[in-house]
Order: sequence, then structure tokens, then C-alpha cells
Amino acid sequence: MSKKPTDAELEVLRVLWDHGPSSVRFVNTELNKNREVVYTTTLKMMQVMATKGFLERDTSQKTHLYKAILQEDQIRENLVDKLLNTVFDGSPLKLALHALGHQKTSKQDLAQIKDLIQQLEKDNHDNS
Amino acid sequence: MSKKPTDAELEVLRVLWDHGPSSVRFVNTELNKNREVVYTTTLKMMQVMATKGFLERDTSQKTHLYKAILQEDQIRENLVDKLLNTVFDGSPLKLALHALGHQKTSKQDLAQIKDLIQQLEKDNHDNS
DNA sequence: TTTGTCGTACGATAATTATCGTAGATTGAT
DNA sequence: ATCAATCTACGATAATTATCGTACGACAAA
Repeated sequence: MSKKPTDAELEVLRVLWDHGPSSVRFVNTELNKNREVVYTTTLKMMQVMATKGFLERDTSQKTHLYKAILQEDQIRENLVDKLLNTVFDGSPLKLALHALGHQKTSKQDLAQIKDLIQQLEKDNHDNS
Repeated sequence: MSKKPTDAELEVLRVLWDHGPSSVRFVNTELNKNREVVYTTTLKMMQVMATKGFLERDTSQKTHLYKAILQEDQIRENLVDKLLNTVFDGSPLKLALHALGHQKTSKQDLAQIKDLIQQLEKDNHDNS
């Protein structure tokens, strides 16, 4: 039911995910490292997000603290899902190949992937 | 400069990518396999997309044909990029691991990944 | 030639998102 | 007690997206 965050909302979430419950002031300062945003814009945004149920706020102090209700991994799921269905033909493999192919990948990275593959092969074997 | 397609626009592009240049009627019919959309809504949408430069249209016949200017791989790049930066910490590796880990992956898939890895390892070796 | 079908054009409006300004409360320092 | 800084509340408006209805031309069948 709960709709998805817009791009701007995602920026706010990003900050909260990285730094935990924060004041509007703090979030706004973080946002301004990337682009100019007026304080009340951020405020309004976060208030709206609170009414949408994306954020929860603690009003016990004068300076309210907001924390993310939407969790990063949920959103990740949604976004990956959408990406898969729009431009990767629903194939996680294609996505993985794309991700690996189009960026530089270090030895350690490769090692990690190999581990995962071994794991997957094992699982595959188990339930086949 | 050119902005990115919205979700609804992406649905239209999806059809054009899959089927090549198409009439509004055709696209609309395709869209209606997923959800209800009135014909003129699709029409308007595609006209707008044309003015945005997302589509090009051939008006030589009574029934206009639209074709995608935005190509799937460009959009893929953009979307993957955005995804990386919003919820994968800019790490293609994390994205790849996520894609592989959270979906079922067949033996053939694994084989394909292993190929890619070998390839990458080789490249890595070359330019180290 | 009338009528129904299929097409485009385009304005209107709703819905949603993004952005600000202004007002007023609170508080800490002069 | 006053002033300045810092907050929240909230309305207004712009900008963008999404959705339709109506008008109207072309054309083929009756």
C-alpha cells in the first residue's frame, strides 16, 4: 500500500540511513553538500514524509528528531525489482553481469563473487 | 540535458523497444495488458514524449508511427547509476551480489558468471 | 451521401512533487 | 527585558505528470 519515495525523498532517507535519527537542520546541511535547498523546503518535505509514514518523529524536544521508518533494504528490493522489470528483462543475471562488466572490479571483489558462486552452486546442488 | 523518462514513459519505451516503431493504438493495447489506460491518454503521452525528444514520429501515413530515440542501454546506464548511488553505496559489487543472492540462479547462469569472472581476472592481470 | 470507425489535436483538470515565504514560539545571551 | 538565532507550522504557488473529454478530419461501408 505505502507508496514509494520520490527522488527527493530518497535523498532525505539516504541521510537518515547513514546517520540515524536526525534533526531537520542536520539533514538540510547534508543535502546542501550536493545541491542548494532552503531550510524550510527540507522541513516541509520531512513533515510530509512523516505524514506519509516514511518517517517517524520525536517531538519531545524543541528540535524534533526524525528517523526513517522505511528501511534501506526494503527500498533496495523495490528499486532493484523495478529496474529488473523495466530494463533487464526480469533477469537478475543480466543485471549482475551489467554491474560487473561496466565498472572496475578489484581482485578482492572477484574473490567475493567467487565465494558467493560457490555457495550458490552448493545450494543448487542441495535442492536439485 | 535531456531529462529522464518518468515511470509511465518508461512503459511506453518498453513497448517500443520490444516491438520497434509502433502506432499509438498498438502501444495502448500493449499497455492495457497491464493496466487500464484510455487511448487518448497514451496518445497525449506519446505526443509529449515526442516534443521532449524521447520519441520521433513518422507522420507520412494517416496512422503515425513512433519510434524510440532514447535507447534502452542509455536508460539502463542511468537507472543503474542512480540505483548504485542511492542504495548501493556506489558499489557495483554490492549490486551484483544482491542481484545474484536474492533471486534464483540457474546452473547456466552461474556458468556464465564464471566466464565473466575469468575474463575479468585476465583483464585485471593484463593491466596490473 | 450518411453513418460509424479510427485517427490526431488539444485544452482542461487532477494529482503529485518541489520549493519558499511568512508568522509566531522558544530560548540563550546581552 | 530585549534582541537575535533557531525552530515549527502552514499556506501558496510553481512545476511536472497523468488522465480524459471533446472536436474534428479522413475514409470506407452501407
